[in-house]
Order: sequence, then structure tokens, then C-alpha cells
Amino acid sequence: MSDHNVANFPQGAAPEDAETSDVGGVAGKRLIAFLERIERLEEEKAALAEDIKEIYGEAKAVGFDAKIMRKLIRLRKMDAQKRNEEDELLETYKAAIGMS
Amino acid sequence: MSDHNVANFPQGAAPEDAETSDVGGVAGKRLIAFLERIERLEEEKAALAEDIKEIYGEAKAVGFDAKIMRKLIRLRKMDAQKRNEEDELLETYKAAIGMS
Amino acid sequence: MSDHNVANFPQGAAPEDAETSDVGGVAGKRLIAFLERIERLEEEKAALAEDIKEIYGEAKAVGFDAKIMRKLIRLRKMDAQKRNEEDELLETYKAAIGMS
Amino acid sequence: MSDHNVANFPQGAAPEDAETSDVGGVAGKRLIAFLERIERLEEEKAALAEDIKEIYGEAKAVGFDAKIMRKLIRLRKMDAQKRNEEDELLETYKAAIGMS
DNA sequence: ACCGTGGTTAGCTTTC
DNA sequence: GAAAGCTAACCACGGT
Repeated sequence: MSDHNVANFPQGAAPEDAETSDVGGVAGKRLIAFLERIERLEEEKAALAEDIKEIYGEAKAVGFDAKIMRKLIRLRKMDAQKRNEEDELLETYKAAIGMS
Repeated sequence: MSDHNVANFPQGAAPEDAETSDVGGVAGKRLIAFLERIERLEEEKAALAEDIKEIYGEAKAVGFDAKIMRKLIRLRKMDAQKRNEEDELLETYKAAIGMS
Repeated sequence: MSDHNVANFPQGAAPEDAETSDVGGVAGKRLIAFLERIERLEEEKAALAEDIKEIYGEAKAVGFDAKIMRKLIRLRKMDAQKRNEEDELLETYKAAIGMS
Repeated sequence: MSDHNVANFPQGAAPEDAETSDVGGVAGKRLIAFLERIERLEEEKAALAEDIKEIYGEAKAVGFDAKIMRKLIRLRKMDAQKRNEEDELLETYKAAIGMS
């Protein structure tokens, strides 16, 4: 329990100088580790977004209309969401009548 | 093979049979293939977004503040961009003086 | 910048140093008028939100489950949106084939 | 699947639909009545939101910055709340000294 | 090249 | 206090 986080001062053991004593310390390292994990995933996310753009480009190159494609994607997504909503609703009903 | 697919209509010209002749045909299949590729990538993108949210959750669980973390991520990203721009500028200079 | 002041003045009536000299002047009055119009509508909006909450309360009082009701509302809304999306898609198609 | 989809309420017209009224009986009708009241208010709410957006648009068209305006609105609202709280406090004091 | 628009994300409020 | 729904800000894209 001596792990001092920059932002973690629970259970009374917060020293007066805690905010600065961990600068560059273990909490700092932990924070950086979190940040780097996030940044790694963000990069992958951006790469996927790039891939998607490329596909729209390909499709456009063979004559498809990106605007229409986006609408189709949205419609298909809405269908899926609707199904999910209905499933959730069913679960909610079951919970409401004690069938959960 | 004809280049006419459902989305490929020269502006102002609407041939009588062109817009229907490929419905469900090869162009339709091609379109669906594009849509599915995109949807697949969108799913992966969403999964990554989910992972990122989880990491913020982990970090929060050990006392870090997500809001501040997001600011840090933004700052680090800006720094990286700035560095890239500076590097580009440097390259430009180097090219200008024949160091490339 | 000079044509994008904090506020436009009526043509020919603009004093010099508009950004500062119109504090409390005509632009200020105009701004306040906008704010008050918005605030009036926001009040009505808040009142409606209040009414909606009351209806949920009534429904709950006679045994309905608010959570289920919200899901139903959402589903019905999604149906409507889906129809709108489909209509839009049709319009987009028509535009794409020059039928707009 | 069941012929009675819980989420399958009649949309739009056909108020004499027998199916839903059979499913939940009088309660079903009552539920729908609640839902429709809510939806009606939600529509009005959305219309007001639309009006507000338009006003921001007008303001922008004459050179005001919507973002700043939003901040002003927030500030004015906070002031109003503060005044209300102070008024309440005053009432409490008045009650305490028999001035109510 | 700029504006407008839509889609994404973050912050806030509310609910359970 | 966690989770979700709502709202506002941001950003990137296409159109003009």
C-alpha cells in the first residue's frame, strides 16, 4: 500500500508533499505506461480509419458513390442496433417479471 | 464486360435499363463486398475504442484522472506533430542547401 | 478580422474602434437580444423536459417501468429514423441518376 | 418467434389495431397513451432545440461567436441560480425571524 | 480555398 | 459511485 500515485491519496496516508514527491517516480512511470498503451491503440484506430478511407477510394474508383455507400452502411448499422435494442428490451421485460 | 454498375451513372444521362440491369448482379455483389470490408474494419475500430475506454477505467481504478490523462495524450500528440513538422522543415532546409 | 468584429454594425453607423467602443452599445444590445431569445426557448425546453419527467412519474405510479418505456420510445424513434434514412437514400439514388 | 413482438407497436395511423390491445389489454392502451404523450413532448423539445440552433445561426451571420454566446448563457444561468439560492436563503432568514 | 455539414468524442447530468 | 443518456465541442470531409 505504499504505492503512491500522483492522484491516489486514499486511506489517510497522504503525505503533505505527495503531489511532487512522485514526479518521475513510480506513479509517473505507471501513468506513462497507461498513456503509451492508449496511444498505441489510438494509432491502430487511426490506421483502421485510414484503411476505411482507402476502401471508399477503391469503390469510388470503380464507380460507386461514397455518399450512397455511407448511407447504406448507416442503414445496415441501424438494423443491427435495432435488433440489439429489441433483444435488450426483451431482457428488460424478463427482468421486470422476474425471469432473469 | 460492361462497366455499368448500379452506382455508375454519367451525370444527366439515365439509360432506361442501366440502373436496373445490375441489381443483384455482379455490381451488387461488388458493392456488398465493399460494404462488408468497411463494416469489418469499423467493428475493429469500435473494438479498439472499447479497449481504450477500458484502459481509462483501469487507470481510474488506481487513482488517475481520465480527464487529465486525455489532456496529456492530446499534448503528447501535439508535441509529436510539432516534431514531425520541424523534421519536415529541417528536411526542406537540407534539401535547399543540397544536403539531402 | 476587420470585417469580423465582435459584432457587425449597421452599415454606415459603425464607430471607429468597434471592438471596444461598442461595449454596452448597439452591438451589445443586439447580443443581449439574441441571448434573451435563446434563454426564453431554453426555458420552454426545460419546462418540456420537466413535463416528460412527470409523465414517466405518472406511468410509474400506475405500475409501468420507466426503463422499459424509455427503450420502447427509443425503438419507435429508431423506426422513424430508419424510414427517414431510407427516404434520404432514395433521394440520393435519384440524385445520382439525375432524377433530382 | 412469437406473433406478438413486444416492440411491434403500430406506427402512425391505425388506432383500432386489435393486436396490441389484446396483448396488454387496457394496460397496453394506457402504455401507448403514455408513450405518445411523451413522444409529443419530445417532438416539441426537438423543435425548440432547432429554433435555438437557428438563433445561433442568425447571431453568427451578424458576426457573433456561438461558442462565446454559449458561455455567456451558462454564466447568466449560473447568476440566476445564485440569485435564486440567495432568495431562498433570504426567505429562510425571514421565516426565522418571523417575517414570512 | 472556404464554408457548411456530419460524424466522432468529451464532458455533464441524471439515474439506479 | 458507477452507468447511461444528453448535450456540446471538435474535426475531417465534400461541396461550392
